[in-house]
Amino acid sequence: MSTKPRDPPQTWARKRSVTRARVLAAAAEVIQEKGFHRTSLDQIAAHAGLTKGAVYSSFASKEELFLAVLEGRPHQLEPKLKARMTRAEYFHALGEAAAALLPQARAQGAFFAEFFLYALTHEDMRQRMAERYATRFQEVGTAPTLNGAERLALPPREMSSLVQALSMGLMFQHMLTPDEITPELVVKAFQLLAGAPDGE
Amino acid sequence: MSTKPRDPPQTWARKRSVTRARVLAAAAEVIQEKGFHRTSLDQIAAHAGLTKGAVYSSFASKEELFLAVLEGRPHQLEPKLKARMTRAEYFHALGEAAAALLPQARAQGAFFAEFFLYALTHEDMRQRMAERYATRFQEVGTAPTLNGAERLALPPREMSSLVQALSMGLMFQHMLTPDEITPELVVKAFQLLAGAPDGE
DNA sequence: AGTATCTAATACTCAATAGTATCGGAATCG
DNA sequence: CGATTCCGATACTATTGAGTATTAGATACT
Repeated sequence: MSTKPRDPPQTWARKRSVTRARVLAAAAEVIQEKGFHRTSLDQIAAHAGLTKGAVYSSFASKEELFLAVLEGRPHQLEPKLKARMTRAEYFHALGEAAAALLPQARAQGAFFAEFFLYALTHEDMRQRMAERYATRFQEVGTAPTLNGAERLALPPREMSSLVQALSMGLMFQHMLTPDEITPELVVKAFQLLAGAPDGE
Repeated sequence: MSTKPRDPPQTWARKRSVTRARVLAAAAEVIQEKGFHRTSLDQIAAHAGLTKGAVYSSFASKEELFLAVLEGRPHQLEPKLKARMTRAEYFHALGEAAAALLPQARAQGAFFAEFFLYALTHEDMRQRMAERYATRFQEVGTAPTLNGAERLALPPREMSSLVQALSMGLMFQHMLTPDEITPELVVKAFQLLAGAPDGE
């Protein structure tokens, strides 16, 4: 009976991943409220019902934890696509996707803000995020299901930059003045980007 | 030669304001590069060629200094207005004003990010900034010199929110991916907002 | 069962830094 | 000129918080 030397210890791995997940979730929550700098590892650990020891057994440093949290954030702005959408329909979907993010604006905004400050002094991180968005550039820009006949007002790459910038800007603005930025306005904004105010 | 009892001590006042200005300027510079949290008062003082004592003789706390720096920032996005502009001209001017801000994106972005994080836990500050932007809402929205006959695609208030959001978003996006956000693209973006791509 | 191994709690160290107390020196006024 | 007042430098305290060393307890392997 050969002792399988490569039999992965399943329970440990699970335990490990569970606490890792707990720490990550706790970190995400606390950071959303207070920001990364203002949050101590003790606070994060306590919020997870654990201690700093647990944090350091899962993450090498506070910075690592921060990056892991950032990485774990879902890609936002995922419009509901259908086959053969018209341009107007496509941008309407984009607008609705962006509007759906408004409730999370506070949380998202906190992370964006932290990230920007971090990227300010970490060129490698800036690039990583830039690449991450670049993926979406294509997706949004080429509008995969978009009826080939219709053309955008701008080249796909440029248009997707604008989409990105607009949704980010709307989120921040919503954070600042929640009442001014309504879901309807967001949808209208994207309609304007589409270049065809056909619905009035 | 009556000794004026209310003769204000000019030299002290000047001296005071000079060092205050030096500290403010130094703080602004350093914060732009590293962010507020990451900057110590010693660093700021040293950058101003002074010591912490000077800082505390001018500002009650680090927070006070931060707020003073924020308050001292110039209002951005000031389009060059002429009498009787067409809508297209007006939005073109807006676009150029926004494009002109791109070189400062890094600095501006740092302050925005810091501010948002601060506003996250300081409701009063959020309101103050919101009001500050509200002023611009009117200005931009009503487009004072805009030919009365032309109408915007959206009500002034909504439109100015979008203008605000878009310029902010473009700034952040430029910070992230400088090459994607060219001045020309910024101008085009505002043309789209205007709703009339007449020049194409 | 008994031993080896890994996780996470406890209890520290150590550096950074906001804020304070004190003092020296310059400008002001009588 | 002497006394006074205010600014700003120096030297200090106190606190916070990241990271480490150690250990107890749980889990797996034979």
